[in-house]
Amino acid sequence: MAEPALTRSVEDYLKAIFRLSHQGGFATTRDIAGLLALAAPSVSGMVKRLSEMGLIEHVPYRGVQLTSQGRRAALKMIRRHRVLELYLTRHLGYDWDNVHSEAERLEHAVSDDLIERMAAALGDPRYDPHGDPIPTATGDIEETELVSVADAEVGAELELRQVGTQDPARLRYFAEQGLVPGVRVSVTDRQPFNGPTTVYLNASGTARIVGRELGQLLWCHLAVAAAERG
Amino acid sequence: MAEPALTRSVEDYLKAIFRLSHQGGFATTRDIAGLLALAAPSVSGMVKRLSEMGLIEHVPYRGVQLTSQGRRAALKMIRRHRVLELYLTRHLGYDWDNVHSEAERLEHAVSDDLIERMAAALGDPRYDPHGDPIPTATGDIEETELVSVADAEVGAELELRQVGTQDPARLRYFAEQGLVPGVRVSVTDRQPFNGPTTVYLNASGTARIVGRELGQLLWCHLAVAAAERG
DNA sequence: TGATCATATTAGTCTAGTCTAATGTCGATT
DNA sequence: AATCGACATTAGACTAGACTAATATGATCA
Repeated sequence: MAEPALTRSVEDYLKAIFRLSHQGGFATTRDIAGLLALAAPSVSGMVKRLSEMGLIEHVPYRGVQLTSQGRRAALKMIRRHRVLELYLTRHLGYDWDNVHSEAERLEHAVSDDLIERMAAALGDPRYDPHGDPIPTATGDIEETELVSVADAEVGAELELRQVGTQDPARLRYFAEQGLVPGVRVSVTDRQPFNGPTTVYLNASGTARIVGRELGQLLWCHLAVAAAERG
Repeated sequence: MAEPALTRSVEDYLKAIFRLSHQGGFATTRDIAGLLALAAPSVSGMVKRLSEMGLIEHVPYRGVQLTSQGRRAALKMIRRHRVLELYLTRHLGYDWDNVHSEAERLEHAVSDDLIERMAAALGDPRYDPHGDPIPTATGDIEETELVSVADAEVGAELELRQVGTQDPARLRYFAEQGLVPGVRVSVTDRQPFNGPTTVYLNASGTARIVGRELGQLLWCHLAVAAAERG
């Protein structure tokens, strides 16, 4: 039961795969590569290693899924990240929009002990500064309900989790627009009378205008509701 | 002035070389290898890279010295380490004998910004929990002239400043004995032929007998020399 | 002076992780 | 059913950093 120490790279891959595998689906090589900003063959290579380690299941040319061991490791990283973000904002004066990169580096270096001390100092919190649920130390995470881009409040921060169509033309279009699972967007505007929604892609710093029909296909996790923002 | 990002390994080598080259001497391949628990040829290889990077000067078969750039980088790591140790003990309930390994990992992952926030939260401290001076953000470090308990004159008044080991067993023992940084002691006796030293703890009014090996780890600031006493 | 021995260095191998270029696979379109 | 294009994989090279085995250096002592 002694979990072997994972490298930083491995931890990052597991987190990415977790984010990309919306309920029972496969995370593809291409999407993992996109999320981690790596070349596709690098991902193929790592996928081989991860599946030999028993952290993922790989179906060639289809994609990968986390095993229970991989999922446990991914949730542990997510707990670390979110506890760190909350600690840094509450105790060290970070803002919710600049904690991410600090936590991203620290999550690979902290011990379980330190994370539990931080969590205790925070009163065993359930949500991070972005409103995302914090997995428990035992690896349980609150299931969050999804909202479509077409219905999300203006001002909300969303993380795209699931695309509700199999139509290749639409899927291709979403991919071209950078609207792929894992991406974080802010809802900046919506035209009245069921009009289009404008979202801002946090990573690329660009905006997209999404009509109602397509917006209803983009199911997102609500990271921060409009009302909660400072 | 944009310092390139250094790898964890490089940072560890620089710290080790700093520790081994007090007062202008050379740090040898063997000693670096010993301190970092690496094989000597690994050190030879890294020495070559470090000197190409301009971080050290290498005199073949003699050893290495830090350049000013290398020294600056080393002091930055030492500042990080000591601020982290102090923060973890003051704010997260760590003991002075178990912070070391946590700080050792974190020091490579924290940003300058985070360290300065921690330092500010601590009131810009000058000493870490072991009594070691913390370099300033600009890279200055207090030069202290220290004497070990094993070598101090009988009759001297000392203030314990640094404990020259990271070994948890020894650190714990010292803590049990009340021999922790900041404590003031008087040297009341020493047995001949490198025998043990007897010190009197001014605060608790008790005596301790310290063998030569451990006494050489207890570095003290000389408060009052024997000759100066009334 | 020269032999000996500790230490340093070179030579060569290994692993993890990255990359580019070349090749396979598979589903969609004709 | 054939083809085309997107995606995945393999092949092969590179880097940092470690290792072991072999060799070089230089200090010490007879």
